[in-house]
Amino acid sequence: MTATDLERPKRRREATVERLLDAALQTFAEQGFAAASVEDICSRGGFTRGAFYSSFSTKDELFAALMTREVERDLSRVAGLLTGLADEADPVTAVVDRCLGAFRQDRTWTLVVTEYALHAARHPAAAELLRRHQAAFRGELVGLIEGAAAEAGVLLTVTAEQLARSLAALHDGVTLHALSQPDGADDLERSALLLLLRGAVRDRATP
Amino acid sequence: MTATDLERPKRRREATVERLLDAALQTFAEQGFAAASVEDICSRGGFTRGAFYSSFSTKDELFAALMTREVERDLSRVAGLLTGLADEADPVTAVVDRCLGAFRQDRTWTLVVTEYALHAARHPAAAELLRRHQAAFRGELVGLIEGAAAEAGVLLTVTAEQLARSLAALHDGVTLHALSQPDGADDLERSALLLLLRGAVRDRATP
DNA sequence: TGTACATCAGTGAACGCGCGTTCACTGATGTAC
DNA sequence: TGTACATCAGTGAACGCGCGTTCACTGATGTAC
Repeated sequence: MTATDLERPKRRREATVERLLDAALQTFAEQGFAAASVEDICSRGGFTRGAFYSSFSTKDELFAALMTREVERDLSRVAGLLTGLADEADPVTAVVDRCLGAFRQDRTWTLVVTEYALHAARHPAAAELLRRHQAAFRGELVGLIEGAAAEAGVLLTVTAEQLARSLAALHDGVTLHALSQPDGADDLERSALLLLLRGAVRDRATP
Repeated sequence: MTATDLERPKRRREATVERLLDAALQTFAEQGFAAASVEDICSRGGFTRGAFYSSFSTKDELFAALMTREVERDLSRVAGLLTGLADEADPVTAVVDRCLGAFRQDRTWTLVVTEYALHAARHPAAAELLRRHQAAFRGELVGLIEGAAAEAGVLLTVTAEQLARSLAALHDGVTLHALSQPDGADDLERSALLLLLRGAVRDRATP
């Protein structure tokens, strides 16, 4: 009995879970976690409620599974940003533009991740997952900042850690504002991030 | 019949509304808008549900009324920040410190206002109220920035409007992060705001 | 290949609970004379 | 000041709906021989 044999029976179930998670993402974005009913999610995915409960034991568990999946996707995207920075003439601007490209304003995702942040404020287990995500994300960002700073021969006025936290907070704040003021949100984010970076860089240097 | 006579019969009702709004603020913070039941809110305020429905016609209306009240309090606080800046040696830092003092990390408020931002993304009428709030708030901030810049003889690298938007977004992002990482959030916000301002100020000048 | 059996993903009816909202009412406060 | 009436804030029982969750079942897929 090979590994593929072992997995085959699971395949269909996994596909079902994926479809349910896709449906949940959209439904939570449209209605919010508490207001979205299990029935809404299932019918969007083309299932009945029974299918849901044969893969998840509660609605809360579904939310956690959704976040876990999306967070992993997120992290693999950041990791990709680190590659090939050496070739860039202006690494600071290049990084900002890459980040904006990778984390383009995504209304659906903003709605869901923000709701999860609120959810986490009330559910310790969710908070734990969120903190892990943020820490991993920040870790990538710190590496990225230190790499870029060293490469560009630039000195920072704060630690890379502080800068990473500030950048992450700024990003989240801008995307939150973009929910009610979508016009020019990308431009705003770009200029705001550059402002922050300009403030964090000590001009002279260039060794 | 004097104006006070006209108002007197309303007095008690107004007090009830205030108590219900206070209770709603706490309850929404603890449980979220959708999860908080009308019964939870009323019993926290010391009323039965009937009292609620003789002052509000739906739970949604209560949320709007709560935001309207809090937003007005908020705005009057910003207005206070504008006074007496002339005496300050370092107006930029002074403004940051005043803002941090006035809008200290307030978990309850962060939870509720963030939830309202999500709510507004799904309810046009709520979005309208939120936009009005943000516009008024930003207006005050722009005035504050322009005043401080002129006074300090400092030139900005972006418009005061852009800077105000960035500062507001940064503030919201930091308070949101503070929900899951409360340690040192005030320090983080202070240093992040200063970074942003440092990036926005052209050094030379002093006319 | 064919048959008998086992597994398991997904169905859909049922349950019971708690919610938002309504409404007929009560008791306190205010008004008229 | 006293009495009769009107107003109105708040009560609490009732209603009906939709929700999360359960469970006995079905039909398709996989396994053994």
